[in-house]
Amino acid sequence: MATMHDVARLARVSVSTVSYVLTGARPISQATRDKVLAAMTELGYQPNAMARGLASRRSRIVGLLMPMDERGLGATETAFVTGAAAAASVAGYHLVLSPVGDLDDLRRLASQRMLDGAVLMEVQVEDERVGALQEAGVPLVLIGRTGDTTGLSYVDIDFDQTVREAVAHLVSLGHDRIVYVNHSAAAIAAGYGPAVRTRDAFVAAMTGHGLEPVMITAEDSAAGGRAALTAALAQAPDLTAVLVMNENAIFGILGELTNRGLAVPRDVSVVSMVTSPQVAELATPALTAMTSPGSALGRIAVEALLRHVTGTGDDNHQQLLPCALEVRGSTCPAPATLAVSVSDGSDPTGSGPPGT
Amino acid sequence: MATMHDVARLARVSVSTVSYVLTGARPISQATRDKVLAAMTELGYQPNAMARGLASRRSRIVGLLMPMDERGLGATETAFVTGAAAAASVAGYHLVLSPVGDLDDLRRLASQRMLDGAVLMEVQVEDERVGALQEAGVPLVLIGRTGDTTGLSYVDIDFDQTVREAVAHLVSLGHDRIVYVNHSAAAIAAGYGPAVRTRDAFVAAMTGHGLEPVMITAEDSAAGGRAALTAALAQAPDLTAVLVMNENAIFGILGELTNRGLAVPRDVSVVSMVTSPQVAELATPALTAMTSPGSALGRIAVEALLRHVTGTGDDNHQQLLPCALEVRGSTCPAPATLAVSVSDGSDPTGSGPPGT
DNA sequence: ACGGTTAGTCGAAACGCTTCGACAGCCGCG
DNA sequence: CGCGGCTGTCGAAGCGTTTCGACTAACCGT
Repeated sequence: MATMHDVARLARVSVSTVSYVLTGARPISQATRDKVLAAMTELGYQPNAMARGLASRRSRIVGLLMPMDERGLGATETAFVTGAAAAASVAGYHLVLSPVGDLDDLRRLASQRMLDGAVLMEVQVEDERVGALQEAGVPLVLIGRTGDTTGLSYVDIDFDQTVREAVAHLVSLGHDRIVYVNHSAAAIAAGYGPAVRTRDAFVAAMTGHGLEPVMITAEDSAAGGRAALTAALAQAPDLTAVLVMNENAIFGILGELTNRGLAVPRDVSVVSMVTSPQVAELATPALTAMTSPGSALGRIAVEALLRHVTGTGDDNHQQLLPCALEVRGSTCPAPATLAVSVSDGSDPTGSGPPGT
Repeated sequence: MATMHDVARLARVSVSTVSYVLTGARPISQATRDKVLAAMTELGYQPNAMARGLASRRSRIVGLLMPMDERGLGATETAFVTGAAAAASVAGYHLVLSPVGDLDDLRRLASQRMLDGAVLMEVQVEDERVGALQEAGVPLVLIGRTGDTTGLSYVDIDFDQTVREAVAHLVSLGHDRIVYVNHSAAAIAAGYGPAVRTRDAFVAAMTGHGLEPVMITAEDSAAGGRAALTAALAQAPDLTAVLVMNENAIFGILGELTNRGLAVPRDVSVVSMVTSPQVAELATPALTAMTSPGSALGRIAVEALLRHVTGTGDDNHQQLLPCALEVRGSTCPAPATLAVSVSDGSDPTGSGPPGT
């Protein structure tokens, strides 16, 4: 392993000059710079990260704390990660992912000055990790929000806007009995941000359209989805559309619809919220969904963090990103109500009163 | 931040003594050790990882290279990760996860001496990462196997044993027309280990039972699964059981079965291979599956790696772990063939022509 | 012609730890 | 009694960078 010393000797300059070429901390003449760079490539020089970190008190490593429960990472979360990693890489930083549960491990990394900063994913309303890292003096950016966000930097999905757009899409298709399937009641009670915020946004959006908001909670599982659909049909037998915010329950919902002989989208339209295209395409028909900003979230979070770490710019970045509506096969105009007689049997979608 | 110096001063010993207490590299009397430890806790001392790494030429960090394609991490892969992280933590090492695609990033980490070793997941038969890391002189353990494993350490699933057991389960239920749905033809052609090994194992197992092996390839998607089932029925219209090795295709297969009015498990039994319980439970009915050894794989890989890194033990660890059969709702005795008249109408599975 | 900048370079002092060689004291052995 | 070999401790020399102060030479406006 070649060291800076070797490079300096070969280029006939001092060690500090080599360092300045690398860091740009002081001006270096073009001639010298070229000599040094040539020497570096000739020796295949790679700076030693440890030495650099020791001297500069900067590890050039930022941590990404992931949830990693037994369920694994969905495509949506994965997009955060890849976005974040790309952003870090561009800035010459490393992104290390720390599976959570390892709060201790993380605290160790942090208090040993191994981490210049951290991005937290899947933040809870009361999140012990936030406090732990702040204590350790580690700059922090959240993906998601805690209850009290004062003094905290975060990037999050704009649930309000997302729900509003999803509802508007269904309403514009003529749906007026729309049921919202949220996360579990327990999650809402615990104050899980996405669940609470979408609930409120749904109520607001529906009443804004003069419609009655019906929300059902569902456990995060296929069984939960089936139960939720059953409950939904009990509560609103004439529903024509379902809005779902639960990637784990959605397949149960679709299955139960089929079981009951209800076709998607002919009889019931389905919109999945905060969903990655990959998941949306898994279903038959492919799901109309609010596509999460995925990698952009990760990227923005890391960029904000690095600005924070390097002292460049605001250390209080708070930003919301909307999801984009992507219409696929699971939504169509609302079926004609029973009162309307169907006159045109050749309607290709099998829906809507006359014409197309 | 307290340093070793501070600890040494407070304990009235030399810096090196403090270091020896920490590393155990030399004997220290109990009295001195106690003094030092007391001083450490009093100051809340935490060793500086960078300095330690620089001096000892050991970062105490091992990397776990994950696939992280757009599809995300399944529960199965997640188990590897958590197992690996736990094992590293126990040994006082940090595990950093590096999303792949970032081969460069990894190479940088490695050649900057930031990594003491690495575990590679989802190894391909020809894997450029193996060469890159070996060049950088980074100790390596694979999860999976390359084509030529000489001189390489790895841990992998025992596909042979797994397939044999799955087939045996179906045969014991009376199935004799069993179709195996593998990964895509492209994956097999590329020599993707699990696909190739299971194919060979399937052929061996079936012929061992005196049955004809029928294998179908499927793209890794729901659509691929549907297509595969169609192909399977074309090739073996009388099939009574399907063995699937493709977590992405299995939902398509199940959907297509339902489409065709074939009930699981009454008409067709389904066994999913190398599947985590979480995924198996997603389906209706829950899938009988060969449960992957999950976290054990990760743990064993890291333990082998650390032995390698610290010079303790064999630097050539090669081990195979079997999957465990877990019977759930997707398998049952084979339906009676048409030629055989059913004499007992009380068949509890509800299968067979008369009754029910 | 002169102080004041600025660009470009150097040497040396950190950074916080590990590890090597040295040494003092003590043991048991012949 | 003298010697080799332990045990326990110390001081100092690194580990490979960054960064600070200092210095030279050129260049500016006056």
